[in-house]
Parts: sequence; structure tokens; C-alpha cells
Amino acid sequence: MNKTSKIPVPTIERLALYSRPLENLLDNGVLVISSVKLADLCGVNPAQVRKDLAYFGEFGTRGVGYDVQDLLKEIKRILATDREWALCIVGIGNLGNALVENENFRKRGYKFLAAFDSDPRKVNRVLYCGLTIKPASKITQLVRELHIEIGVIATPPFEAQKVTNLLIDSGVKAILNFAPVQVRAPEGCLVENVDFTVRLENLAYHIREPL
Amino acid sequence: MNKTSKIPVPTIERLALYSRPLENLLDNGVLVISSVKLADLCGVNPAQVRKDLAYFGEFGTRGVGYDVQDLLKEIKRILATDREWALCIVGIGNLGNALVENENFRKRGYKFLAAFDSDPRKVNRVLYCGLTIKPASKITQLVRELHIEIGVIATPPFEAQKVTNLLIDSGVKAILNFAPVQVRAPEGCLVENVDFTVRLENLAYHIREPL
DNA sequence: GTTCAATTGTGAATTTTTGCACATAGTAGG
DNA sequence: CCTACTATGTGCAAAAATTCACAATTGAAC
Ligand SMILES: NC(=O)c1ccc[n+]([C@@H]2O[C@H](COP(=O)([O-])OP(=O)(O)OC[C@H]3O[C@@H](n4cnc5c(N)ncnc54)[C@H](O)[C@@H]3O)[C@@H](O)[C@H]2O)c1
Ligand SMILES: NC(=O)c1ccc[n+]([C@@H]2O[C@H](COP(=O)([O-])OP(=O)(O)OC[C@H]3O[C@@H](n4cnc5c(N)ncnc54)[C@H](O)[C@@H]3O)[C@@H](O)[C@H]2O)c1
Repeated sequence: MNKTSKIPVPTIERLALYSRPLENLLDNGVLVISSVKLADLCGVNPAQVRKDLAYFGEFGTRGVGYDVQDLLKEIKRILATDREWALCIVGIGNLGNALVENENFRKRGYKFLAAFDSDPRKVNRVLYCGLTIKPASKITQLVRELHIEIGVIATPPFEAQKVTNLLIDSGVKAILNFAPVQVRAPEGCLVENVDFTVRLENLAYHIREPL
Repeated sequence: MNKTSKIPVPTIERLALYSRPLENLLDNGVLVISSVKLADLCGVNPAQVRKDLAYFGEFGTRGVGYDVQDLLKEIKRILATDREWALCIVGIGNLGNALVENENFRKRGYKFLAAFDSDPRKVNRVLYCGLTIKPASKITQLVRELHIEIGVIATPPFEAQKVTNLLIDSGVKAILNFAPVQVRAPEGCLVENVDFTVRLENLAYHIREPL
């Protein structure tokens, strides 16, 4: 196949999913893995794994499977996690703090280069990760200077749209929003809204007594 | 239609999505909303909104729209957020702490009744929300006693599967896992794995320079 | 070197989800 | 009561995503 023509959106999500167990396998010295085993580790159908990968090339060897290291490298190349991304975070409350201090992001190439808060009591505080909290008024200037491409929002919901607009004006290309509102962005800026309670409500629906 | 026969999974997710702006509208005294406006607020197609709702009944008035209060009540009934759910959380690190202290959960009926950590330095600490951190060794006992139905995992990844097994043995019906591994559960226990870096990788893929 | 078992890559069938388009029904104004 | 307008509910078609099923290819054993 090998054509970037029409890649299903879910395929991209699954590629990210595949990379987690692949990293573990690599660490544990496993050299080769079959689509059946990988699918099993990720809870998907083996044909799905093969098809997802086939959109981007022929990475496997028939009769053998996929070379773990090669496959991981390919997936990282596809997802552009073989480079570093410049991030900023707005809103250093409980959640914002947990996000900035978390090492998973850095390990995958997502680097927080700036942290903003509007609370004067928080401004100038130095975070454990070494960043100094900057006032929200500096967002535009710093995002431009540091060439920040992705903005993360962890402010209360009623501030989220304002912050979004500010970030977009400052030139970010994408936004990951943790406030429980659907923020809107013009064409050309991508937004992912993450809402934990949606996940919970999904669970609740499925385990509740039937209507 | 009105048959619970075959509800698309995405429909359930969108119902949760619809409820957010509906709550705002209710607070702002808006009495009625059309599928077009609601769809716009949620970034989906209006026919989708109508179809999603139609799976569960006829909640609207032709020529008028949907009564905001009624619709919200119906959605909450469908998603079983018109009742309270008993939750526990395992792993009170940065993220666990943010989750347990967050009020959104409580507001939607998700109540943390117990918080566990294996670190002896954390055990017995009293959280801002009033809970006392209990040792992980008490999980089974307390989950049973408090009739906890949903377990939230915020431990490091290599502990997540162990904790999952423990929670399932203790009788929880569903698990929300924030550790970046795909934890597995037998039939009968539902698992949602939330991985922020997957969201980021999705964004990165779409804004990167094409391959 | 021939056979056998394993596993990929993929066309085609199937299933799921979305969106159009319109008949249907309610409201308001005269 | 009739007309004009609005917005729902839904049959049906289109699109998207998943899964099946098998030919093609590889490695290994004998
Ligand atoms: N804590 C969680 O587990 C959790 C879970 C899901 C969603 N969320 C959402 O994430 C957001 C943050 O949650 P939290 O628990 O950290 O809340 P929080 O109240 O602890 O933190 C919010 C922070 O944002 C800052 N802020 C407010 N307006 C700002 C602005 N305009 N610019 C910059 N900073 C601003 C505040 O000063 C504060 O430090 C909320 O919208 C919350 O609903 C949190
Ligand atoms: N912090 C974030 O923003 C973030 C984002 C995404 C994912 N995560 C994931 O969430 C998890 C928690 O993140 P964190 O930043 O809070 O980490 P953390 O290290 O601050 O906290 C982990 C906590 O779990 C406890 N713990 C370890 N093993 C346990 C066990 N068997 N039983 C009970 N408690 C146990 C530890 O004592 C610690 O308090 C990690 O898997 C992390 O990768 C965190």
C-alpha cells in the first residue's frame, strides 16, 4: 500500500499504542514479535496491526514477524516522536504541576520550555523540574521566542477559551486542553480536548444496571 | 427507535460531551436548544446529535428544540450520573493527588471513598479533601467494606497490572487506569486506559512536516 | 533442495458509523 | 382554521473502519 493518501484516524492512535509494549520488549531483549502477539498485548485484532503498519510500508518479514527495534524506529518516525517538541503549559494548579513534573513527556521528546500562571503568588516560583513560573501576560512573547509548537491548558474551564485564543495568536500549532470544555480553534490549529469525566461516564454507562 | 438494542459506542461518549454545554446553558437560564446549536457547541454534526438522542427516546419538540433541563436529566439518567458512584484511587503521587482533590468528579457523582499508597511515608497522611491515605495492603478489605465499584489507578506503570488484579479480586466492576500501560482484565471487569502521551502523539502526527 | 510451518501483506466482505434529505409535527401569527 | 416557519426523528445511502481469509514469502528441518 505505502500511500499516505488516506490514513484512518484510529490508525494513528493505535500506532502510539503499539509503541508502548514495543519499548518494553526492546528493554527486555526481545528481538522479534508477531502481529498476533503485539495485537494481544494491545488488545486489538492482529489483522488490524498488520493493516495499520501496511499503510506506511512493509516493515515485517513473512514467516518471521517484525523486528522490534526496527518497528519501533519506524513508528517513531511516522509519529514524529524521533524529534523533540517544544511545549508550554498554562495553569500550574494540581494537574498542571503533575503534568510539568511528569517524566513521561520528556522521555518521548515532549519538552516543557515554559510554564504560565495568572496567580501572582505562583509567578516566579521555581518548579522541581527547574522551570520558573511566568505570568500569563508573558505568554505571547515567550511562546514566540521559544518557538513553542504545542500548548497545554490546565486552567479552570472558564479561562480555557481565552488562553486558547492567546496561544493561537502566539503561534502554537496545536493545543492539548485538560479543562472540561470543548475549546474551539480556527482551521490550522489542532485541538485535543481531554476530559477524564467523559471516560468515567463511559465506564459508568457500561457497568450500570440496564435502563 | 427507542431500543437499547445496538447503541454505537461513540454515541455514549458524545452523550457525555453534550452534557457539558447543557450544564452551562442551564446555569445561564437558557431554556431550549436546537440540535444545530448543541452540535455547534460540541463540534459535531446536528443529525448526529438527533440520532444519538433518538436511540433513547424522543426528547425534543418538533419546531422547537430540546428543553435544556429535561434533556440534561435524560442524559444523566442514561449515563447513570444521576446517582453516586463509589470510587477509590491507588497511588497518591502528583497525578493521584490532583485527581482526588479535583471537584469535577464529586460534582458529577463520582466520590472517592478511599485513597491508597504503598509508600509508608504517605500512609496516614490526611488529604485536603478529608481522606486519609491507607496502605495498599488494605485495598481488598476497604474496597469490599465500602462497596467500591470503580477503581482509579495512578501508580507507576510497572505496578499497574498488580494493582488491577488486586482491585478486581476485591470486586470493583471497572477501572480507570492512568499509568501508561495497557492493563488487562477478565471479562466482566471494564478497563479504560488513559494515556496523555497518546493524545500528544496524535497531535504531533498531524502538525508535523509530512513524511 | 524439497517440504512444512509460520507469518506477513492485502483484496474483498462485513460491520459500524456518519450524514443527507425529507416527511412529520409543533408554534405563532393572522 | 389556515399558512408559513422551524426543527425533530428517521429511512436510506455513503463513508469509514474492521475483520476475514488466503496467496505470497520466508526460514528451518530433514
Ligand atoms: N485535577 C485534576 O485531576 C483534573 C482532572 C480533570 C480535569 N481537570 C481540569 O484541569 C484544570 C486544572 O485543574 P487543577 O486541579 O489543576 O485546578 P487548579 O485550580 O488547582 O489550578 C488552576 C490553575 O490555573 C491558574 N489560572 C487560572 N486562570 C489562568 C489564566 N487565565 N492563565 C494562567 N493561569 C490561570 C490558577 O492560578 C491555578 O493555578 C481544570 O479545568 C480542571 O477542571 C483537572
Ligand atoms: N503526572 C502526570 O501528569 C501523569 C500524566 C500521565 C500519566 N501519568 C502516570 O500516572 C502514574 C502516576 O503519576 P505520578 O506523576 O503521580 O507519579 P508519582 O511517582 O508521583 O506517584 C506514584 C505513586 O504511586 C505510589 N505507588 C507505587 N506503587 C504502588 C502500589 N503498588 N500501590 C499503591 N501505591 C503505589 C507511589 O508511592 C507514589 O506515591 C504514572 O504511571 C504516570 O506515568 C502521570
